[in-house]
Amino acid sequence: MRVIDELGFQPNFFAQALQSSRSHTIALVAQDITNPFYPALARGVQQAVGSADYVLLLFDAGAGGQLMHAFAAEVVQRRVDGVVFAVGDAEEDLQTFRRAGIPMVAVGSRQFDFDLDWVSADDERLAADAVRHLYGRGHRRIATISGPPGVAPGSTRLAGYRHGIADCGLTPVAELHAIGDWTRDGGAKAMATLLSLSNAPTAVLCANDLMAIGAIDAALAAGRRVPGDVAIVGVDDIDAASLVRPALTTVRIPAQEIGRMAGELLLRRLDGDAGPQARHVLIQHTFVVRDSA
Amino acid sequence: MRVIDELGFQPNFFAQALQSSRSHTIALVAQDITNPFYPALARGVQQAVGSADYVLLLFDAGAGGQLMHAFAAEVVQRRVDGVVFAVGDAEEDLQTFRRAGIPMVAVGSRQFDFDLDWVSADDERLAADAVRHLYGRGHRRIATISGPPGVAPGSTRLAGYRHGIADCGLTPVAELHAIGDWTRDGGAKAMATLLSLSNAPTAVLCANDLMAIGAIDAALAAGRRVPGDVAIVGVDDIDAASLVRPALTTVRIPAQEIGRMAGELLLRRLDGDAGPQARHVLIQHTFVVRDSA
DNA sequence: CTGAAAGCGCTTACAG
DNA sequence: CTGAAAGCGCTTACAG
Repeated sequence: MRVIDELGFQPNFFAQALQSSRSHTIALVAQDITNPFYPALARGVQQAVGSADYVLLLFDAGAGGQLMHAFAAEVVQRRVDGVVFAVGDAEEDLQTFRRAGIPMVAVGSRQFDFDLDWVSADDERLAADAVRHLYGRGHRRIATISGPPGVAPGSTRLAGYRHGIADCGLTPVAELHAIGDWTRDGGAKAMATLLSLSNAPTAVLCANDLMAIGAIDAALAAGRRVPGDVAIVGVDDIDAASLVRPALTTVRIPAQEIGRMAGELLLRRLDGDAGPQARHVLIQHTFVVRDSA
Repeated sequence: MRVIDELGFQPNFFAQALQSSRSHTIALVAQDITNPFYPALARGVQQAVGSADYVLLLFDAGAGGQLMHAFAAEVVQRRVDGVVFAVGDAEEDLQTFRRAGIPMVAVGSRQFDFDLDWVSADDERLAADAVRHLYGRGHRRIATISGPPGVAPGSTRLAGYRHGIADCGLTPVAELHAIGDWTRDGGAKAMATLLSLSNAPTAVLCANDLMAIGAIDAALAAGRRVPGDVAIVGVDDIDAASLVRPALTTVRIPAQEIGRMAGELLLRRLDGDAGPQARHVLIQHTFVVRDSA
């Protein structure tokens, strides 16, 4: 032991990995690392798996092109111990991991033809909660600006909006649903449509913060006060939400917690005490009341 | 070959690594992955080293506590092929890598007692450029809100501001230098001081965007128009810069390019065609003209 | 309880 | 040019 200390001996990591077929390495495959959701997710995963001495191999699929396929092959080839998969539209690559028998946990609500652990925000409930908040503030004409039809998590949030409307005893009005494209401009355009209605809404739930910021732009440009004439709520709580004027009221998606939970589920699979059944965990959001609603 | 295909044989990664003592893995040690600079940096590094089949092991030092020391040990123990080190105040850990003989490249301007490849924004020049831009727009009383004294990169930007003032043939005025703390609030307070001068500045260069946004707050709160009464320039080009009103004119720090260059320098070291001397690379910024100046 | 051997799956150098 | 052997540095199972 003294000699180990004196010579600074360290066991050869590769030899250990070869012998045990374990590298204490987790691949984190992220949709787009420049979207602030993913760094927060990464931190959460690192916190969870780091305590058990696992380290993260980062794959940023957003860097472009057909990287995702190459990544899937690389992940398999490197024989990582597990994968946290946070790419929305790559079911095919999920199958690659599955065939290779690599333990994995998916992030984001999705449907599979096979059972798989996954962790997600409670997209349906958070939208319903936002509607109830607006109702509680006295609003009765509550509109929504959704994402493109049929794509998660926008579709799930739209369903939640509808549940919220029903829960509050309001009658659904088709024209109070405008469609955006997740961008600031798209939100502004959708808002312009809503404001041009003969009976314009007094509150708007936007499916993300960027569209909500665009909606504020459009409302102010149309001479409406926010929240005096129209209240506006977003979803995400990006940095800019607290920087725009009026500061955006929004639903915070706890990316770091989602990451932590994904890491914990994966650890349990790796330790073998997970059970054969997949687990689906919904992480609760928090409502952040600022000035826009 | 046919059999390889049929059985889906893949060489064992650990055995290859053991044999060659090469794992085609680069450690990226980042100060704080939730600061948007670092994800962009990570993408750049991935782009550079990915083309040579290297993969990134991510260490997010910002996750808290005394993680940095544990990370340094982990990086050494895992025998990564190289390190991109993007933590500002951890010279001690740099020494750890150096002693272990791991090739590395540092990000951010710094001083060492030993030679080391590093890549950084040209902090001095970008501040001087901003001053010249303001001078070109007719401003003659140009103030600056700096970071805390003596800390990079704030000190470097302050030096650049002073050079810019001299280059334009203006006389330096001590009271036109206010000190902030990199936050929005700190920027607002510093701005309030500047505006209370008997001879207030007509333009202010803030050492980062957050302080610039705070400066806009303070200017508007004091009843000044931006840029009509005071022009304001930031540094960084964070997302919020284009979202605030008036949209912030700023100097964009190209984090992704810095990452790409760091990756390329590291690859050259790994390939052995780097030469014994360290190289220092300054990456050029771009000036983003929006509405605030 | 201690110590030598076998084997993890490659790659490289050497013999046939 | 092809094929068997040695060795990378561990860990595990076995013999003494």
